Amino acid sequence: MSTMRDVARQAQVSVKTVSRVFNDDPHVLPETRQRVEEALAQLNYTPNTLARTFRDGRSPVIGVAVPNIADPFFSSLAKAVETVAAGYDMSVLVSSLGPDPSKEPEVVEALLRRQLGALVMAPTAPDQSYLRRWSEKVALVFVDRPPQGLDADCFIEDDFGGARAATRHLLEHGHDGVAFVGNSLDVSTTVNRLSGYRAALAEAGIAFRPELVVNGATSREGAWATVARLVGLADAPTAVFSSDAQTSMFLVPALAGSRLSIAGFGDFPMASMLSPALTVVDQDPDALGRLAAERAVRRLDGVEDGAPVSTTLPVRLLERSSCRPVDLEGGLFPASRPDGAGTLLWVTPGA
Amino acid sequence: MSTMRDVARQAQVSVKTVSRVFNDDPHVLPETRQRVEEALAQLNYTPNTLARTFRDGRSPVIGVAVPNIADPFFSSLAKAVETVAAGYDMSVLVSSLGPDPSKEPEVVEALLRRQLGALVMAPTAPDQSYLRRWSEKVALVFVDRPPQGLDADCFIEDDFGGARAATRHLLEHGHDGVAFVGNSLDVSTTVNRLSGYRAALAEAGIAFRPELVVNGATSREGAWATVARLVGLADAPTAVFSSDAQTSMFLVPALAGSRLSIAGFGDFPMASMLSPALTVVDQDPDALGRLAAERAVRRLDGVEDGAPVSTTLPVRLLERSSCRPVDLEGGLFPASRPDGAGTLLWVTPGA
DNA sequence: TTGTACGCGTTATCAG
DNA sequence: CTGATAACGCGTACAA
Repeated sequence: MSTMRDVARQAQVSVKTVSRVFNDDPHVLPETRQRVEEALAQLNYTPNTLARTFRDGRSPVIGVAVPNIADPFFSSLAKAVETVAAGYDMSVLVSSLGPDPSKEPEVVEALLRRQLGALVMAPTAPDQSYLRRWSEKVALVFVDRPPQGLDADCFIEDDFGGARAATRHLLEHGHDGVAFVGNSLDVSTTVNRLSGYRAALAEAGIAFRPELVVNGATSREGAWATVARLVGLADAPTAVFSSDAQTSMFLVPALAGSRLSIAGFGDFPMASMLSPALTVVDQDPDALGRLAAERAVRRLDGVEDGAPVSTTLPVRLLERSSCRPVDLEGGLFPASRPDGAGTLLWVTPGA
Repeated sequence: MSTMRDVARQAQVSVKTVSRVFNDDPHVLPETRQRVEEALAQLNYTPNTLARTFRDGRSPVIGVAVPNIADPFFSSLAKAVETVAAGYDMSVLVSSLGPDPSKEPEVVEALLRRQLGALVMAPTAPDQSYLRRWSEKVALVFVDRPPQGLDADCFIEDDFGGARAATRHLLEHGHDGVAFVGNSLDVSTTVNRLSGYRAALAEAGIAFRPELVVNGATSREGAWATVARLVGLADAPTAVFSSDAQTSMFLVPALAGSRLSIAGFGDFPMASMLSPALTVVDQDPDALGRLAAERAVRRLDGVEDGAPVSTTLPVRLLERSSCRPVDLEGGLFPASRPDGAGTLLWVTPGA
């Protein structure tokens, strides 16, 4: 592949002139321009993005670091980032952080060493202070979970409110034993959702029972074990609040056949087509990704340069049909909407 | 952030020596090494990957270009590529090609200009000859769909066999009117699956009816319209073969309430939890991504340098419960396996 | 209008 | 064992 030097030689001009022609600099004589353009075409010149990038020290790339790119939530988020990036001629470098929080720093720093322009990340580790030394050079924007030990832009969702609304919804159906099933209390979103769950219980005057909080339904087996444990309890719960979409997906099969009602945080593909259709707190990964990417680009361009801002996005409670009255005998679940969308029951106030 | 020059100054040595120490070159006196290492630590030296990359003209990056990164099939594939890449200290640049095939070249070339080491792509355009000029510099590996107008490594799946097996499965349940619903006949996978469908019909001695082939159920509305059209037909079909997972996902809601049986090409999350649980031709996006990435790396390293090879991966027909006998009156569908996996009915021979 | 010189950070070459 | 120098491709600053 030819470089500007090759073109320059062919056109009998200096490299700089080639550069000018290629970048539409007006200060070139039409006839010189013509000669250069011919050479450009003949040699099939293709710019080496790497060289430009190296020169100005920063790569037109937005990094996306998420727990798992195969998770529908994060792949939607990544796609949104990608769409925004494309609008600025930027590319997206993705990295899955994996299940082990201790791996986060090395994975992220490997990304950062590539001189990214910006990094959009959903952290898995309990501390991000190791990113301080990078924060001058890169636009850091957090999504889904706020950073710890670091002050940076951040877009999260109303975990507390959504969990409270969903739990309240279950309680309103007469369930007074509602279990909380989540992934890990090391994740701040789970902690906040647990708080929302507890708030709803407190508001309904129902005592919090620690034995109804279970973490680790992060696999098919884990989900079966969890359900078995819950239904085996002396005073077994009649409903479950699932704290995240992954957990819901594992829980659904395990719950089949049981008479437990369920509401979950996080929608996922086909949730509306299950039997029963899952009532969920709907997040908006697309908005999350879009907003984060836009903020990142604005920081990059220097359009925005104030103190970091933390923004909480609203969530919505979508009623479908997985929450049945506790005293219902037959199969008379409320019908799901035919379009699969669910009925809007509640939205984070102020949205 | 400090560079090698800073470290060199601090340690009173030349940059080259710093480079040697940093890269574990044995030809350094222990005492010099010590000095340099201290300086390295003190100044918190972090290599600029971009510079190295620029220097050797090729970036330790694998590009992944797929129709849509938010599609579960492709996000799994991307994750597999990422996992392999990580093992070689490489990163992954993802790009969604989008629904418009004519955009493919510009998107892909923007990626290529970044001097990628390799590109794993699932093409959307009908012709890839524009990639010829890149094929010397980059390891090009195609997945899911073979390249046209270009000879390159390629990993696809047994579209013909899978579609034939699924269609035959429907026919064996007594359905003689089986519709084919797909996305677009511009996509080679769809073409091959249509061939498989027709082969199954032919083998069963059933006439092919063009009006039973519908393309464009690529949205909720499209799916409803498609189903409406099919059931409104004079000699309406009693079963549907869905040619891809996206189509299946849209089709499922539209089919609810109808009495049509369905089998689909491509598994997807929760397909086993639907009612009825979907019988599908199971692909393996993970294997596809892993194999493609590994081939790419081997080409890069020059470990492998023969002519391009096209490999077809086997697929499996997983019976769940969405194919009912045509003459069945009640709701007596065969039960789905409790673990949601489905019963293995058929595998591409020679796997 | 055009060209020359220089630098970005790193590594290879080759001399000392 | 160590260091000076060149080179990668491009763009900026400054001259001519």
